[in-house]
Amino acid sequence: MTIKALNDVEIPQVCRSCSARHDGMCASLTPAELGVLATHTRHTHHRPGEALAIESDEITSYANVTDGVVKLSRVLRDGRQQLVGLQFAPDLMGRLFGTESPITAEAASEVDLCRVPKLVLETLVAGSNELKRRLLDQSLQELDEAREWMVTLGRKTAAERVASLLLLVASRTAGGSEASPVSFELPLGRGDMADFLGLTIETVSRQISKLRNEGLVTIENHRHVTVPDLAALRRRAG
Amino acid sequence: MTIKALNDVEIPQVCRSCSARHDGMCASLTPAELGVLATHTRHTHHRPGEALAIESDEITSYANVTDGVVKLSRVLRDGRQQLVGLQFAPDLMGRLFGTESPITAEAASEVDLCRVPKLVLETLVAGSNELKRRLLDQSLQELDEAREWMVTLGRKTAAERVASLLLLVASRTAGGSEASPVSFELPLGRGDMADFLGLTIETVSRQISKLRNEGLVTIENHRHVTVPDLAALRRRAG
DNA sequence: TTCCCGATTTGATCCGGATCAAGGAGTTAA
DNA sequence: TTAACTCCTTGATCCGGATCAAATCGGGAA
Repeated sequence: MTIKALNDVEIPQVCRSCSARHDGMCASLTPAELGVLATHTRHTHHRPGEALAIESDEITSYANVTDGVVKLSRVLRDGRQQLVGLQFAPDLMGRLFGTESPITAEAASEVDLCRVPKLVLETLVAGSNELKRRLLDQSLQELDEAREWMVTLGRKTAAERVASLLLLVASRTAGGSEASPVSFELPLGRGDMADFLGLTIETVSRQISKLRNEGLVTIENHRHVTVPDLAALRRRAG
Repeated sequence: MTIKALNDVEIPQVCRSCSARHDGMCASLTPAELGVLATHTRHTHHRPGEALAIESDEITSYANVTDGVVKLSRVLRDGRQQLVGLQFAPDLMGRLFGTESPITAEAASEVDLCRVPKLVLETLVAGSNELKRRLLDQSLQELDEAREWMVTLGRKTAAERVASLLLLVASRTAGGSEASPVSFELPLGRGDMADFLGLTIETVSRQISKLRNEGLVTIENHRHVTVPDLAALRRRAG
């Protein structure tokens, strides 16, 4: 038996190649805790556009995003919609200790979730200082990102907003690497981009064309983006 | 010795009438913990406009807002500014466990703070489950508010934004009461309102005049606001 | 392959809020 | 008292992004 095998001996099979296990919430758990957790989880797959949680619905479970991208949104009574965040693997979805979801969550791409019943996770959180600390860190991180985005929505021009979104997706999907060129797949269509940026579809499309003409990005099939110079795009993002 | 005296026997004098003690962070502490904390705190007063923390400065302490209102903001390189939040008593200011402040904090009104050295609070947090839980709750609350405001910035008209801000201030300063009429003092001038709403001073001023003409609010001395019908204002806020 | 249909791009025009400009109204200092 | 200042309001004009309206692209089904 190798040392690796010894270390892994109690790690549940389904967790071994999971991103949450390595970089997410589950990295804060002992093998024993992970074993308990794994007996309660349920893995689900979702198609783009599928609703995962509806605003003001009762919360009955949390879920780790193990693959794909989830859109978080709110709508006004008359239908105007605003995306308020994106969640990538291995983020934890769900308002901790909340009783009803303050927002709607929807699959942006093909999404895999690892769902945990509400009470199971809350019990685990109560018993683990390290987990509590990690979840506090994640929520503070999300708060920083939300405030950053408030600047984008309140004070940036249309072109700067689009550039900001491309940078956001690049940083979350093209592995934190800062080296140019990067290339990645957009998880959002033009309509969702517009709803995230507080713009219309037409304006998003025009500004993407403009960034393309300025040589800041190359785009194939509307979704595949290449950024030759990240620093230049960052300057363009305000 | 009365029962009240018995209960209060270990409560530090300065904490007895403090809002943080009753509704804020300190309500989660035992008298003993509070006693330790109080030996490390320093009370400071600040004039409107005074900087309390600067973006990317090192964090050396946290502070409970014990009176007044604090503006949180970010600025772009070219000077465009966006307020990203307001803190009222008894909120705790400061990015927990962060090493540098992600935002700038500035006194909006006359402000009283109760400052705690970074390490003292972090030690206390590490040792208190209840405190950790309360701070997690506060940060989740702030996250919800930030996302709510993203909707305001991304999708509402100028008049709706102004109405939203009046409602926000009303709910935080006129004591959670839902009964109309309410009346309160605006802690922000027109310029700060504009920076919070992603508008210009002139537009804020015009929209306030419009709301006044519609009979939704009455305003004296530019700062003192009376809302005869909260529900009507809420409808106007989108 | 061809047809179909939703997504995207592009063009023309419109309008809400920005910008530029002027005029109160309250406050502090001399 | 006036002068100088800051803050707010109101008016006139401009412009960035919304809206309305066609093309055009791309992917899936037969």
